Amino acid sequence: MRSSRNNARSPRVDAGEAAGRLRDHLRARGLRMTGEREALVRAALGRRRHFTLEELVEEAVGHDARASRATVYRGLPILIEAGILQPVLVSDEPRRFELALGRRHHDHLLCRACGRVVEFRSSAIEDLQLKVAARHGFRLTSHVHELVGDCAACRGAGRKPKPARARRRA
Amino acid sequence: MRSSRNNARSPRVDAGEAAGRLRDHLRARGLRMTGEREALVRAALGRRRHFTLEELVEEAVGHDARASRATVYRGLPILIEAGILQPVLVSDEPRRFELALGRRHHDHLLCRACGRVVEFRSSAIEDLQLKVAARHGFRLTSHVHELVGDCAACRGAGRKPKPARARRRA
DNA sequence: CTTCATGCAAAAGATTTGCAAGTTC
DNA sequence: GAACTTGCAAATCTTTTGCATGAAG
Repeated sequence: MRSSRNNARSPRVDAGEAAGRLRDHLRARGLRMTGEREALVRAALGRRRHFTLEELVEEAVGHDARASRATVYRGLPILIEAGILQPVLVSDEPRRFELALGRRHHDHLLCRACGRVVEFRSSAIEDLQLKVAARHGFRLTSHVHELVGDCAACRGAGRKPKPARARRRA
Repeated sequence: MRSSRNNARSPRVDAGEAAGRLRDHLRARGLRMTGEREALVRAALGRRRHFTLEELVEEAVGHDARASRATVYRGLPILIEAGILQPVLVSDEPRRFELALGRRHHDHLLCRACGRVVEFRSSAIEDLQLKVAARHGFRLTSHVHELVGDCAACRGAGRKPKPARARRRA
């Protein structure tokens, strides 16, 4: 686990490490490592920050490897379970993912007006989450936590939040 | 089908109060109160706990009033902005909503195995959220917070979490 | 009357799946 | 070889829209 304060950059996880992790995960479940799945891992590593499944498809296709949309759809849950990727909730936007491998856990702050996403960490909140779960008899395995508001820049510029259309994300 | 399952406490917000609130909200924006929108409010009040948009459609259609699916889709964002309903994030399930009017704010705990949803409140977490937002220059307007894990009953019964299919919700 | 709302059905998107054919173990 | 994968296209689901018609203010 890397503890650099300078994140949001590149996680510096090489494809070999990630692929190995996937391989282990697959083997443990009687599944097979394929060129497409490795391509998917490379595509994910080739991306910075958050990306949509569609972007992963393009990346996987355009790069050294290829993987059809269907394969990406089918492989994403696997990469997530393997701990290589993790979903990022970005309210009312197309679903996004980000690299999980080699990164410290964090949650997100989202600006309603400009859509800017800021990562944050709060061990105090993490601790409280565990307590809340325990209080209700739950063993916590994951959580979704996104703070939504207006960033300083947008407030200063008087920018209004985009009118939340019907219902995409919560 | 009239739902009268009497579980837990009920918010006890009468239709008149909710409708009034919607009316004010609409007026302030130059929009109009209609029978369909009132029907939507009644349908929402007729539901307990969480419900999907689809259930709201059925409820609105079957009751004393009617509102087409399109109208429900168009009206939901309005009810949310008016503070009558609020989205409930339930990971990997069809999107849900719940009554917001007359209820204290709360977030949810979700059991991966049985899907049980438990509400929780933590002013300590709420305070920390504000601090985190402030630290990043954000003015917080809302948040999404869901804790996912395994409840005591499921752990005891050795029930396994449902295999998270591809990607529905984060 | 003027503007906004509604229903319907068509349009868009986003995923999921059935299958035949190709691979991995 | 058996079982698992993949690509493609068709099938699903969910949500959004264009329009003509019907109300609200």
